[in-house]
Amino acid sequence: MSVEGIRDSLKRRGVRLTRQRQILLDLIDRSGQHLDAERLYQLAREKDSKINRVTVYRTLKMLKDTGLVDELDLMHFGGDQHYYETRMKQEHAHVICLRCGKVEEFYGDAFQKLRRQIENHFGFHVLIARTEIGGYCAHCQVLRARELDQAVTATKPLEARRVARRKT
Amino acid sequence: MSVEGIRDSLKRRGVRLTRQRQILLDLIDRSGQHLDAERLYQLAREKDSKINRVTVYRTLKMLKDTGLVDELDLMHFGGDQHYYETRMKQEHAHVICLRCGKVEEFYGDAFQKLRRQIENHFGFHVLIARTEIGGYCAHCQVLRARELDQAVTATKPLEARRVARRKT
DNA sequence: GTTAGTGCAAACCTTTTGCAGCTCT
DNA sequence: AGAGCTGCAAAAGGTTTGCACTAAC
Repeated sequence: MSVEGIRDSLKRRGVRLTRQRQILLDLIDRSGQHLDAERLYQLAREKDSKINRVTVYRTLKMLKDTGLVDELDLMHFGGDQHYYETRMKQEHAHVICLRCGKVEEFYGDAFQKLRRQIENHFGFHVLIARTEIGGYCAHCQVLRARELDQAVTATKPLEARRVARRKT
Repeated sequence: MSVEGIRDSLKRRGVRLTRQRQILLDLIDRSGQHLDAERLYQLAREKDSKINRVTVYRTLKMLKDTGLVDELDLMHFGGDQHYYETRMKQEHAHVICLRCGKVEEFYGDAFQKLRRQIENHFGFHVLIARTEIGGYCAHCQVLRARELDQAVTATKPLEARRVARRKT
């Protein structure tokens, strides 16, 4: 959803569009990244040095509770904070590299299907769905293999090392 | 994975099976529920009143890092703690009712497929996948409709009330 | 002019860390 | 015997709350 969409939605509900909220909405929407509360706070301070961290938390909570943004964990790669993104029409998975932290988004028809299956199977009414996938990106697979190899080389006795090398 | 499987796996790695860890492993495996650290700590204390909360956290971290248990958020329904379950061969989604907190597990072929798609699409190596779904269970949909209706009846002026009733 | 929203300080909850002492193998 | 674990205390990290003041509508 665009900032304008969110703004409209909030106005309709009689939620006040304060200066602080405008700043935060712009940041969430523009960045295109997945920001956490602290990062958002730092960015917001550049535009309004008086803004308070608590206001950031309160705004995020409000946006989440009104269903305008989605909250992500990103496999807790960066710690236990939450990340936020404006709610998309299309569901997608977040694919995160557990070595470099890069996040990719994956869209597919699997999500709609899964939703339908669950609604049918349990008579459940789905409101939010979150799929997060952790592993190694193409780039880091190579680097990691190298790291592991070095670790082995550094630790193992000479005979084992010679055997291990044969593969290369 | 069964407790025995976990025990074997730990032994093979030279990890010590202390009294405390035995207790915790049994609890995680037996309960069949999704326990968080605090709950696990409380249950463990019934078997060993001297066990420390920190030991629970350390054990969970170890089991998670060695890939023997999975960590869940369950949509943060109960707060920001994590929940744990022994790692299953089969992937599944956790479906949680945002009103009563009941958790269902949903198995399907969609997960394997998604995994393959992501591996092919990004050249990504998937290690962990987590799908969490929030909404209302069949039972709570009814209760919630009732609640909303009552809220409207209590708030709206008489004329609006009369109009709203017509649907019933 | 009201009432929702903000800032500040302080609390809260979950999890981690440092260190001395205990225990499993 | 000695590395690996535990318990205790304390700190860290992320988020929420109470309250008096401010500003959006």
